[in-house]
Amino acid sequence: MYSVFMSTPERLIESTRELLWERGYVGTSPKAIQQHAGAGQGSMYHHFAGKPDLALAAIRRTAEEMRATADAVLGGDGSAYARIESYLLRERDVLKGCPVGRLTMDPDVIASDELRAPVTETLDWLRDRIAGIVEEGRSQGEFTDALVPQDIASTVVATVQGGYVLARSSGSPAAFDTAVRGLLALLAAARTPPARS
Amino acid sequence: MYSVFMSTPERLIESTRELLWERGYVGTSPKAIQQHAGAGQGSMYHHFAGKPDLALAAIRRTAEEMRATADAVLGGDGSAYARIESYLLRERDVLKGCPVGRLTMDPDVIASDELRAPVTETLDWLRDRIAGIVEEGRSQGEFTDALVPQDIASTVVATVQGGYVLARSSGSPAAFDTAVRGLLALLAAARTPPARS
DNA sequence: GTCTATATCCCGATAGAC
DNA sequence: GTCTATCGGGATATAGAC
Repeated sequence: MYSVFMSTPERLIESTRELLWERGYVGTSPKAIQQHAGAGQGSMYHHFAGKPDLALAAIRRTAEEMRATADAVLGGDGSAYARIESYLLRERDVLKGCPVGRLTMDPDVIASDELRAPVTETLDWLRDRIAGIVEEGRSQGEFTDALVPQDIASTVVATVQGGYVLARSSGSPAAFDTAVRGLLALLAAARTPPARS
Repeated sequence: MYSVFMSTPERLIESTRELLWERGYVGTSPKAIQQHAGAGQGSMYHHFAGKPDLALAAIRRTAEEMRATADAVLGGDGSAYARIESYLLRERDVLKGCPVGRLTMDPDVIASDELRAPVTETLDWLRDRIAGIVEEGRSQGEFTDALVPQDIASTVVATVQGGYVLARSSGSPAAFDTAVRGLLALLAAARTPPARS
């Protein structure tokens, strides 16, 4: 399943990431992880204390990767609107859902402060990052002063997370795109008339 | 757990609804349902073919209830904006998430056409219902013609679904409210200047 | 580090007595 | 309609050999 040059702990973490994404924490068993990683029972428990420990390593890595990806897009060139647009239109595995956001629906993740922490931190970071861009756009006169950066940023993040829900419900990525199109139209309407990019 | 006047099948369905809401399909076992309902093993399998059969009855009822609740709010008085605002601000058990939307993150629900159908139908119905209101607002000159009803309606539904994600991530209903506030500000900006309610 | 064996419990269901 | 018994398998480890 993985390159022979990848160490056993590494294969275990990567396997856990994929299974958490596909089936969630509750739906992922140690046995399934071992089979996916091509590792034995004893091997897994030698490197990790148990399922929660391994899941924590996997979730942390997924969270970090998501922050890096988002930061690269949001830190690009262009107006505030353009950068938010880039983020909203970036390529996504829409039907698989958000590997971080989906964990909020996992009762065992939410019940554990340790497992939930990377999720909270990542979504908070993303919202603040976008809020900063909205604030920039506002001070440049691109957006109306009426917009509250934190509120708009929350709406942007929520639309993406909810877009995944609509896509998975309908079985088509188009539902995600439709929600994003609506948000972009609303954001465009909130731009001040003079300055267009 | 329930009134003695509720029949066993009824208690089983209601218990399943609550457990599906709290723990999802994968995280809900027949045994847990039986204990919650105060019913025995044999009793459950007498009234229902198995876990999927019982879950289907529970999901259908939850979906129907959600449509009725939403329809009551969306069919109220006032401008298009006012009715969408009422929907967005209606009371919710925010930290528990959406009992319908959360099912889209359940791999076994998505894998089953029968179990997924009520979810798809409900979210589609909701989007169309809201799109009709946006269309009304547009033809009344309340909203810019630039708004595409289906797109805006998808954004509204997505913001709500994503709002649940943000709330559960942060452990506070306030995150939901923030996203809604942002959306309402954007919708307000898309209203045509002359007609205000 | 990795393997197999073992343990205890739960899962989802069936069978048949009452 | 409800109960208990039973089933084959999986969940989540621990123990100890190699």
